[in-house]
Amino acid sequence: MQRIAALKDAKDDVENAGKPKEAMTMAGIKDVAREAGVSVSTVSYALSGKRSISAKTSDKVMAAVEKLGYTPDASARKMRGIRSQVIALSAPIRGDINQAKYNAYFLHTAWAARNAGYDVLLLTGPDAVNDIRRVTQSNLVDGVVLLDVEQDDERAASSGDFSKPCIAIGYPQAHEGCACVDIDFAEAGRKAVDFLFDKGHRKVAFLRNNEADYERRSGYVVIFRESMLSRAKERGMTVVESSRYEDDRFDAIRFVRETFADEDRPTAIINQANANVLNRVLQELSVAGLSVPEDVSVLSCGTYFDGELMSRPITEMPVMPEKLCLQAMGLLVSAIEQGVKIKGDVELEAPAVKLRGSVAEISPGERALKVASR
Amino acid sequence: MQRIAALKDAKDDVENAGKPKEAMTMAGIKDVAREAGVSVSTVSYALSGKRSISAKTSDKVMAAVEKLGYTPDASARKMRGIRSQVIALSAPIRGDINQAKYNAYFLHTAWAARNAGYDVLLLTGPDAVNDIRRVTQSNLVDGVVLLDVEQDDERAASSGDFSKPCIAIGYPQAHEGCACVDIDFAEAGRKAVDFLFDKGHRKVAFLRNNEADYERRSGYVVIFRESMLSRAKERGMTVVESSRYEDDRFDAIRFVRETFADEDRPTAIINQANANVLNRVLQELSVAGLSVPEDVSVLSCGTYFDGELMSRPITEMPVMPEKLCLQAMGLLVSAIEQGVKIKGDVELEAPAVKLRGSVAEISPGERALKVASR
DNA sequence: TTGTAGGCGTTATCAT
DNA sequence: ATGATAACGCCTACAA
Repeated sequence: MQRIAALKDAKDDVENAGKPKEAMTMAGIKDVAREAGVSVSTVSYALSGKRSISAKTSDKVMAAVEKLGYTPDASARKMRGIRSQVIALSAPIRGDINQAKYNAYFLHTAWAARNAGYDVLLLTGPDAVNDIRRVTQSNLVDGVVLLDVEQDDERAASSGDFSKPCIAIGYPQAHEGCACVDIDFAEAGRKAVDFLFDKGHRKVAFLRNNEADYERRSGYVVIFRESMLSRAKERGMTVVESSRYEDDRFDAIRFVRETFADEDRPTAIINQANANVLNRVLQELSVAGLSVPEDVSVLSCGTYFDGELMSRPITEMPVMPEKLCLQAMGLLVSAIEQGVKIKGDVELEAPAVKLRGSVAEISPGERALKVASR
Repeated sequence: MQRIAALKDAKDDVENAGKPKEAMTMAGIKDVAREAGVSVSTVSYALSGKRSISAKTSDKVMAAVEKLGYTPDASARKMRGIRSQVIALSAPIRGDINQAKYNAYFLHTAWAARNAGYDVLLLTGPDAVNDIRRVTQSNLVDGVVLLDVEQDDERAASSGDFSKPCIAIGYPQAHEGCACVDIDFAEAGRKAVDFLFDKGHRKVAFLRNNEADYERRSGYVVIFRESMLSRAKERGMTVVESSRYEDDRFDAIRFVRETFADEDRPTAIINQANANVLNRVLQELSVAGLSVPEDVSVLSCGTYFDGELMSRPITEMPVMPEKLCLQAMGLLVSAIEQGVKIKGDVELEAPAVKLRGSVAEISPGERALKVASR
């Protein structure tokens, strides 16, 4: 007993001698080796399992690791060419940060990354391209995810000379340097029309998004609209478009009054606006004595109402943050870990419909009835 | 001309010889030194400016840096004991992520960090304590910020043995291991009462937050409520409390009907609920023919309506993400860079009132009139 | 099964 | 003013 105590004291002395004054610097692999009475390589191998270690030795090592609270130094590992297990998430802060939609991408990326064993380094500065360059060049991160991608995205355009793999969640025009993952919004436009047409709707109102989004990231909002309009023309469906507006300053009262006044009113709404605007329209419809879906069907596209408080459930062809983020991380990880070339890849996800009962069928009979009742 | 071309070719050959097959690995300081025809230490000093370098040499170095696109390797720098310029931001994902309030803390921290020269490593996993341990022990980050802090916060309780400085935005019970920055909600409670009392209000309704918040992070929501109630008693102000509710399932119609029915109704509301709930109450007040602030004053406390769409502007004693985050980062940076000891520090910020016209004065005369009219 | 030694890219120290 | 070199902590090829 005494000998052990003495031995222990001696060891402490050695330690103190090694690092005399400094306030106990972090334990390194050497300290563990000394504590366990083995060599550093034994410690390394015991931890990595890359070669067999006797149970006895292994136990000693683990005990020492535990005792000293040893964690390998991240920098030193990287110097050995080992990945940093960190990805950069570029999300330049623009005006409208409070949308649930945006937030969801954020969190789902973080979640998917963590599940793949990566931490997330957040880049929110205004000079996104430079920030990305800095963290990729310095090997701080293993890869890059671009969020809130515009049609004409500077980051995507520069991604060719980032020194790490890069993936955009979105579909920018210039994307030779990165992979892209997005929903197929052209298909979504067609599908929206077909969905309503096949349920008997022949005249629909289109509730526009706010103008800023059309100007900025046409890719997503504009593509849907154009594809939808062109399909409607093809199938002979009439589309009445809402007027333009900035921010949330949409005149829902006027919209409902003007659009749903006469007997020949639309039987459905295709919505591209956010939760606030749509909620106000729903409220006005109710005031006007029109109920959903009996009098007016509502189909919302490119929105994300899971996180929003809607005045009633709305059938939706939503954006799919969880799906896209997961897919993006999958691709990125394959590029990082297996060196798969993903530059220029584009994966467009088929749009899905979440039925929430706000779209009703109009049978030919009913339609005839309506026409007759005029 | 030909000689220059030849020389260039020769150099290329040398480069190719140096790194024969590998797909052009990232340029290091050695490559720059070779390219510039100087030693590595010269390159290092030319870049850091820590000793004087002749203009000629400096130019050569800069040219080489430019040509090769050299950026120092972050890991190698850290090995030399240099800070990583990254802080960890711990924000465990709970249910109610979509509140503007929450989001604001997030982004303001990122912004403040960037302004201080730090990147932000996001930790959103369920096992926050372990994640923090991992990134601090491995020297991946220089410091830690805790967000969404509960009264009984596990992370704050464990912060004593994190190997890096840590600061909580919030005021947990156990905080010996970290610094805390928060609003003085006890003071806020008193101030809310005084503010209304001094404007003549003698009977107010208190609109509770959802129950989950009371249970979870009492620190913030409960302290305000208790302090407010006790001050009201002191000054002889009557407080009518709303009933409890989960999530957003608050019955605004009933609340307004029951609370504002008779002539002796409250002249003001102190609100602690979120934007949705308050909006519904405002709507019902309007339906009941009561206008704000003429008939009912509204003061909201501990909310953050800057990012929310309110049906009318509401005078607020808001949480102050921008202020708290800035302050927190200031403290954290001083701990990181000057080694200032911040463990156990608590900085409580005085609450501020944002006047938005939803609180009106009731003159003694008016009050007399009201009483008389009964 | 275990130990030794070299090297990753940078910077500080010492030498020129 | 500049160059050579050791050291940082870790990993692994090689030797024993």
